[in-house]
Amino acid sequence: MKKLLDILTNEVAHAFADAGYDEKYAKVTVSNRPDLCQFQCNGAMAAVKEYKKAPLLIAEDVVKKLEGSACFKKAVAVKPGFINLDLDDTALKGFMEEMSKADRYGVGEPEKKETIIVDYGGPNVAKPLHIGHLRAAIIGESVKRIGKYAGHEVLGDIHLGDWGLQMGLIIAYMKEKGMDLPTLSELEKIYPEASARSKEDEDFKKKAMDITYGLQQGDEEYTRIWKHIMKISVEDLKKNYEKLSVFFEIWKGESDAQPFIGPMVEKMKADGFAKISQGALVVDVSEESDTKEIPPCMILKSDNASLYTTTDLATLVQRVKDHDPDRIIYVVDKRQDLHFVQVFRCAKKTGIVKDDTKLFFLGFGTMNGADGKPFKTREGGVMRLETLLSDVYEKCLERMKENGAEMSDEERSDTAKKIALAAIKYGDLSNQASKDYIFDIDKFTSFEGNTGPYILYTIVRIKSILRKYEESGGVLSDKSFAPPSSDAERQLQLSLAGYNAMMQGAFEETAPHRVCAYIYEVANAFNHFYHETKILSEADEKKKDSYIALLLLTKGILEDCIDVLGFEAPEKM
RNA sequence: GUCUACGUAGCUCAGUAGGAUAGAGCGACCGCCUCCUAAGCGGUAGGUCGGAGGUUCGAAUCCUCUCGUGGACGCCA
Repeated sequence: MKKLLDILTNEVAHAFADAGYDEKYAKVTVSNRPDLCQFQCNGAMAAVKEYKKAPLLIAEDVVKKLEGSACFKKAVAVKPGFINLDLDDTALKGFMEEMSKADRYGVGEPEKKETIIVDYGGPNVAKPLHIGHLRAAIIGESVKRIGKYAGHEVLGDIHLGDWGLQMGLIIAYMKEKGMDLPTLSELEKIYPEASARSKEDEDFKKKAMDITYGLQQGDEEYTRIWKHIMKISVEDLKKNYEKLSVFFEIWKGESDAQPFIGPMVEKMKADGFAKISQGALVVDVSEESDTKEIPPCMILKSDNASLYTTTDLATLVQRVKDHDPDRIIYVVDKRQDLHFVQVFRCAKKTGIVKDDTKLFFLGFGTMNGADGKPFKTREGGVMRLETLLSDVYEKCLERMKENGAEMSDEERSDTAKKIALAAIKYGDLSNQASKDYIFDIDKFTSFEGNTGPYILYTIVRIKSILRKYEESGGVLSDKSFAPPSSDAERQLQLSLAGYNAMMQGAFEETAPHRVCAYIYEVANAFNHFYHETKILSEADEKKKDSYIALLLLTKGILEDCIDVLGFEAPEKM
């Protein structure tokens, strides 16, 4: 289905051509002065240079050619050279009807279907999820769902941190304490203690590094312990991610990439890319145009052990072999920017990925507390994800008991979970991913204004009306639209009409926050309409049918949007 | 030190092919529940878009300089 702005631009382009001007100036955008018009075209002003003519005259020429257009109710040329446009109400009605019937409300299939891997998560086994993992999970899941909704084959990969020095540290610590196979809660205590030990005790660190190397060489004893740790950790991770409505298609980790390291390194050497520098094996990835020196990409340390970079490259080898992706999106803390610049360059240079494979780094900002400093609990520690979830959940329950709808305890508990998740996810996703953001529990649980619960509340209102309509004998199918009969209704329809363009933009820009901004606009438009319009008591049946059709479309779009953001709406709240 | 990102209302943030009067939410103040959920709706107040130059008919947006803040900078991940 075409985008409304494209249809309008096309119409105006004909007018430009008819008036003797180049069509490239015909771009129509949503008006930034809604008090004056719905849409605008600024091309007449841009065309001044080429035609050496006053912009207003050009605009007037174009407007003359638009007379009698079925698209526009109004087309006027004003002051410097703006062309102000209002859409014809019948055309708007037609667009609503087409949207209602279209696949995914007009988003449809992409020109070229891509295979995309989204790498997010990256939790370490043996460490509980904490709020540092929250952003990757929330943003990554949404990016993945947006891609799927846009019609692509998208796979989420958790890319477990299940290899490397951290495993050596844990096993070294266990050996020292004479432990064998630990339980989950024991495991959670081991890592922080082992990590602290390695900072003050050189011998311990050395031992951990030896064990790491041993594990990489396939030592039986270490492998046995490692497998056990993997098993209990992965079970726990699955459980916790599920609570966040985060699901991975691929549960591979750094360890799975290990078999690819040897051949990869040999090929790099054979092809002449990898060279010894200061005792380590590196690939030079600097480019002429660099404004600063990019350090070489280190493949093997001087002790021959592999490292982070090696594993990431080998993972690419594996992904190309398994899925042949067109695009890989990394959702990772933005502080790792330089690392990924090196990895991407190295992968292209050495031919691990094709030149046209898109490697995209979506670096997200740090999550700070209300004081603007890195988020800490009151005690100064790192907050566990479970703690955060249950805190927000409790607040939601409280709120619902105060002034929520009547429901059973079980339903209330379920509903509070949905609201809590919406509050947390919307609070995160409505900010641009790349920026640091303030994680303020009080703000997230206040539920007023531009929040997840506001969006849910809007959907719940619509559901409630539709439920009442059906209860009184109404039938939801076969409702047809009428042209809008009020400004509020028109405004809502216009907001809905921007849906497919918005979703496509959110995919292309890898920008979930665009979806948030959009549903906030739609929810506002709906609530305004709701307050001005008696829906169920409307006497004119045609009008009432059209209202129901509009409600269904609004609900469908809002629900698809929050699904893409990774949460869902309850029946009541 | 080098590179990089950011600086918009008291607070948290939107705002890219450069466009008309810079927008929301929170907080403050004023209204609206005999009516489909008031987690809502309407309204008022609050800004030299960090600062200075420049390009342009026109700049929060592009360029240069400057101040401030965060981050990264080869054997951690």
